[in-house]
Amino acid sequence: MPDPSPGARPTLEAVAARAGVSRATVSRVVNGGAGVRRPLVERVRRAVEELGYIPNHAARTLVTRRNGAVAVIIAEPEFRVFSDPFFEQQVRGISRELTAHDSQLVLLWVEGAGDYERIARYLGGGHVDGALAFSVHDDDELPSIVRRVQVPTVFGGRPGWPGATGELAVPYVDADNRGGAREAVRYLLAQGRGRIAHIAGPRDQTSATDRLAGYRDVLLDADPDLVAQGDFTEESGARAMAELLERRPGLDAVFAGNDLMASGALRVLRERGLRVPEDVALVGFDDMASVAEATDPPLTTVRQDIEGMGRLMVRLLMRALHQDGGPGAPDAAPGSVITPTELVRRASA
Amino acid sequence: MPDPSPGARPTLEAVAARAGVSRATVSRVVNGGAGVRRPLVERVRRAVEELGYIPNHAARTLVTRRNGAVAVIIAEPEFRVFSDPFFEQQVRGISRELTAHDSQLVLLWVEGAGDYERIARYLGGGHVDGALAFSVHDDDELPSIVRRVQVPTVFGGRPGWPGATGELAVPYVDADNRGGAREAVRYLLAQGRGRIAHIAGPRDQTSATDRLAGYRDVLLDADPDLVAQGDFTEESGARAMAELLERRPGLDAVFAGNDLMASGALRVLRERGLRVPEDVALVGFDDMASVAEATDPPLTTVRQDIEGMGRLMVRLLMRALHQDGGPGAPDAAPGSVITPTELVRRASA
DNA sequence: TTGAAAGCGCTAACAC
DNA sequence: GTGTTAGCGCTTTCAA
Repeated sequence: MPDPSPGARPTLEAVAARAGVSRATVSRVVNGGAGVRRPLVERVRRAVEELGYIPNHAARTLVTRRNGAVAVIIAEPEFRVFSDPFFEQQVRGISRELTAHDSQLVLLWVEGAGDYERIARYLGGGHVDGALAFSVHDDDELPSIVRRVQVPTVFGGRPGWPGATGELAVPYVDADNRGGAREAVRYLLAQGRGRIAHIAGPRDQTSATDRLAGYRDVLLDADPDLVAQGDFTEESGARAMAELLERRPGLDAVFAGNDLMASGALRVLRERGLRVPEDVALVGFDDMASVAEATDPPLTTVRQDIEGMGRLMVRLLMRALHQDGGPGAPDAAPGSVITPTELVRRASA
Repeated sequence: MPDPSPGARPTLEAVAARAGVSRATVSRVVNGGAGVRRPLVERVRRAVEELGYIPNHAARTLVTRRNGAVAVIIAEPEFRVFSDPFFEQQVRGISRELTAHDSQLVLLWVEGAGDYERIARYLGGGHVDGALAFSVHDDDELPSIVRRVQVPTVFGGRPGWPGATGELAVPYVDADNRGGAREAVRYLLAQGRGRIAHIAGPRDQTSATDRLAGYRDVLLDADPDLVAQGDFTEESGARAMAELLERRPGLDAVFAGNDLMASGALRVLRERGLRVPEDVALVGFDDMASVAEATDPPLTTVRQDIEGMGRLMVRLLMRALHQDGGPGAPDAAPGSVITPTELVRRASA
């Protein structure tokens, strides 16, 4: 039998013909070779090799209903996407873990409100086995979309939208923001600091509000004037610090909502001639190497394992996918997980 | 007829039943509705709506052999990926243009040498209609992979591997690095500068070697000691500048291979008390806003339309895909394109 | 203009 | 163990 029209890719059929076996046998070999006798396996392998056979993805997906691909959804206005080191680390973790599970990362980039329809079609069309999304702002429409198209999804960060703990509950991975904040404040207390201020992040991001809550957990009757509002940028940290100093010149410690704001605060502190940590102790959050280790003095901060959180998101999703159709509750949501934080002592407090 | 097991997604069949038409008609409507009478179209549309029907991607791909997805391949060691603003802009352009063509961006992240096998399988498996890759170093194995699995691919940046103009030629999109460099040097000449130095980028990246070539085109008998080697980082620009000053203290202009190196050079120039542009005129390349506009003085530089290059890569690929199977030569490679550059005058020269 | 029917390439029962 | 066969959900001739 002559080769089928050259240029056309060989199919299972062609391999079977060449190896002198049935399609089923080739399929078995291609999928691991369990239950096929050695010599046959080798014969088939050789045919695959010679023909340069590569399984057709669409055909396989059509019957298995699995894709070997997972979407990572990025909402552009929220993220400085590429430039945000936090995000880069998380995606790196996701990418690595996905590779370990033999799955492909499909990046979906949402650029505007109109893109959500496209995303919904894509997710619903069965291109991917599941999705990974990030919960940034409270009014995101992603949760309702993934619910509508019924694609298993794990969120990064604790969702803050209304009903996130009830009807619209979704599995997520988040750091122990509240616990980490408590540890930071307690540490400052233990250093003998009595007037501890806080620079809070955006009010509509749970990572920020949880840290504020942790601060308040420890300082039950904290002076409201010791809390200033920032937005996670360096600039906002500087502004907040100036405000704080104006309102409470006697403060002796600052717990900033993240390292970037801590770095801005540090700048202002030094401009005013205040020594860190002698006059004012300073603690950040994140332990972003490019920031926390670069300041002078380097920051004492609360570390979270960002890459690990990315990997965890994937594991959670995979668990949900694999149990699917299994004996347990078929649509049991994968539980959320909170990863521990760790106080890293450097020179600023 | 009762709904089929709830939870199962509706198929074309279900929509057809509901609308009281054949599958073929539903298919036509879903794909634009050409050749179907109005009332029927509406009836089908309604059924689609009511059932929440979303076409199954795998089934469709199996017959059409088209995917609506394009891979963007990123080789990790080469790129500082996420942190590189150049890259971010290019991917943004790609993403936008892909959306306009109703195609999905699938990001393939190559982390190590072992990943190439996985990439080859993915590309060959028909997950995507084509690929976009970046030509960074001369010894990349990507070109041979895309050739082996026969997936239409457009490169970003002129490939420099051996045979890139012959056997292994691939379509690419690149800026007119050589022409831009010539313009920069001529401009410096026109300003009355007589001893113009160059800080070159990595020897194994064509963007760097092309710029060096442009410099030499204009300064045919340039003093070899007026060329210093850098690697596109700011730090290397500073080092190269120091070297240059050591060797040729009398230089009166510098054309740096990119803005980052120009910025490093500027720092050294100022440390040595040299005024820019009075004592030494300085020109960069790229017009990276975050760099060129932030220096003091702001950089005169050669601008390239990075986002536009990304969009162009997509258009080239789409052209190749659409002509495929058409009347013309079936596997005519899409031609490469060189995009123009433009000298942007600021204060440094 | 609409419908019937034949696959696309593969996996998974089910026979042998 | 290995082969036979019936689809997976869709598009696309080809008839009507």
